Amino acid sequence: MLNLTEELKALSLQAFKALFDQDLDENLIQIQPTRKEFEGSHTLVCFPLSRFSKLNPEQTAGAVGVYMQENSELVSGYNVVKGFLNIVIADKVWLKIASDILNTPNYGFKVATGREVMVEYSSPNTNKPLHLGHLRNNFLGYSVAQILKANGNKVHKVQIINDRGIHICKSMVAWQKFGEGETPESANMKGDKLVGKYYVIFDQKYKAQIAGLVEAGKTQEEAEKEAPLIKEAQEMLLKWEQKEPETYALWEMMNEWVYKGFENTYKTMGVDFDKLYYESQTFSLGKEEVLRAVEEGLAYKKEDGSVWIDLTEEGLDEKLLLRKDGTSVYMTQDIGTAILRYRDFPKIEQQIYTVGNEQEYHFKVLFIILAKLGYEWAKNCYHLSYGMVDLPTGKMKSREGTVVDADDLMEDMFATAKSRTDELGKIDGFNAEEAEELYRQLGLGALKYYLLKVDPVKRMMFNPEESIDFQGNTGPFIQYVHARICAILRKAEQIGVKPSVSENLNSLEPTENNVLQLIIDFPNKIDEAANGYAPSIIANYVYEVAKAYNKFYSEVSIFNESDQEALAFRIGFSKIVAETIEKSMNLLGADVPEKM
RNA sequence: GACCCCGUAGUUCAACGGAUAGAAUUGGAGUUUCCUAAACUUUAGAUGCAGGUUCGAUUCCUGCCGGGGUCACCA
Repeated sequence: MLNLTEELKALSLQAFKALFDQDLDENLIQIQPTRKEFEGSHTLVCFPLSRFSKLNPEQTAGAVGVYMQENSELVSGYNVVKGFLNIVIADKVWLKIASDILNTPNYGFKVATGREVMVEYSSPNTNKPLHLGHLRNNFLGYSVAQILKANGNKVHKVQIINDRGIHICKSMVAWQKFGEGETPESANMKGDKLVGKYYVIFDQKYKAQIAGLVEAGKTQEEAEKEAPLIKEAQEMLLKWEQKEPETYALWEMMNEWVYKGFENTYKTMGVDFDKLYYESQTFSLGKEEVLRAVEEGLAYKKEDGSVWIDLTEEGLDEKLLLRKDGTSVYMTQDIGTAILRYRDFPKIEQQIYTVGNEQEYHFKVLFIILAKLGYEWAKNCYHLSYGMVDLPTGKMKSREGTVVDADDLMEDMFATAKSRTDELGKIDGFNAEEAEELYRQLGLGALKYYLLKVDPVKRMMFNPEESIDFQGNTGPFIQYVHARICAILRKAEQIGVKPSVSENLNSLEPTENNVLQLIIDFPNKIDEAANGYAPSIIANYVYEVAKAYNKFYSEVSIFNESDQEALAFRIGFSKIVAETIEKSMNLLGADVPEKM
């Protein structure tokens, strides 16, 4: 397919050769979109070129403009504003491109390049239900995976489940002591919520014990160490490590509850994984690697038996790799997990970790350690870091109950979608099932779009009352445009108009031209989003497309067109737009309804 | 204390070093005998401060101010 930007770059180089006898470096040629107040679609920036033309930027632009119009069939006109050469592409060229796009089913997506990557996201603790922060994480990771796939990568979606450690034992102890045999069934609760409940109970009772001990004269520190509950949890961890059958069975049962609950939530969220890793299966490998590192002199053992690695040469600190009792820490298991993944998928060229920005230091250290351990691939590991989601009430803290629960939030979104839809009363023909599906698509679309349109590095504010809207720059706005186009396509089919692009058309509407300019940029946007791991680029792009089409829709009446070729073009053109919107929204993990 | 990230309309977000800093929302004024008004048109409103580099700085560099984070034998 014709790549206008590349063609115009080549044409610019050609012009400089012909007019000024200069062989320019291609990197000097800047083609950018024309500002909408000027005529034209592509703009050549001439300021950096004037020293080669020996003319001022304005004269340079004029000379190149004349050359382009005379020597290329692509260019039908130009205008010069200061040092900017605004180029007008011939309508015939636009029509040819539109025709090509209409006939390219996978338009925008690259063919498989053979490159293989792994994307990790979610990776929750098993004793806390998923919350708003996890939603940003999951939507981001899933969307990046989709975008990388569209850009020609083979993608493996994975997560690491934190299924062992003292925190799990806390929930287990609390359940044993205070649970009275409660199960998700008997309590009529999701399993993850039930386990989360006991984690909170543990925390409350533990705090009470500490307070009691402090009252009895202990220091805070002593009290924290000596409280009976924490001792029980520590004993439980030891029993677990020795695989004491009763403890292990309890652990398995409660984990199973959590997994069932999570699975349910992931399903609602519309994300999935190709393979799950469990910390309980990777920490031993991490330990082995650390011991190997000690043997090879990369790490060292202190007198108390703890193992450390010295990263002062890299400008970092010394880092603990194994506790003095030989048990593994967070870093140990991440070392093991990374290595295991490359054993499972030897062909992956990159591992992408979707984890909050508070762990930047951790991943920096992890990648250095892996490199020191001799793993070549470590240099390609990437921490996809993102900022926290803030609430108007302040920070999210699970212990203080200021989290927004993922399940609850999604249910709220669906309810909002329902009431909004009922108000508008446009879905008379829908049965109950179809209506539910629509609410799901709209609610999730709003939520995903809201969380993804922001640049990941930024902290973002989430106001449950005000933030999620269905009007303006939102998911439902974009979904609405798609639904309207679908209505047009249905009507076209009824009256027997086939979408097609004839190059004999006389002219394009300006609003059509604006939309087409955006559509031809779709592959570049995917590339840009993939290179920057940035779904926000796709989100902002699809919004532009939807907005531009809305303008066309309000200005041009499609079915009043008497010329059959022009009518068929508008149908075809609309079809392209609908497809681009659908693909873009799918890259964000959102669906688009055909009616709403 | 050291290091990292972020400061743009009242609010929530945009802007490969490029033109008069875009949207949405809020407020004001309009549009429906015509394809879905969850839409469209119009109006009002912003780059934390001070330097520097550049033809050109929201963007790059330095300092300051403000917000957040990290530097655990927690994960």
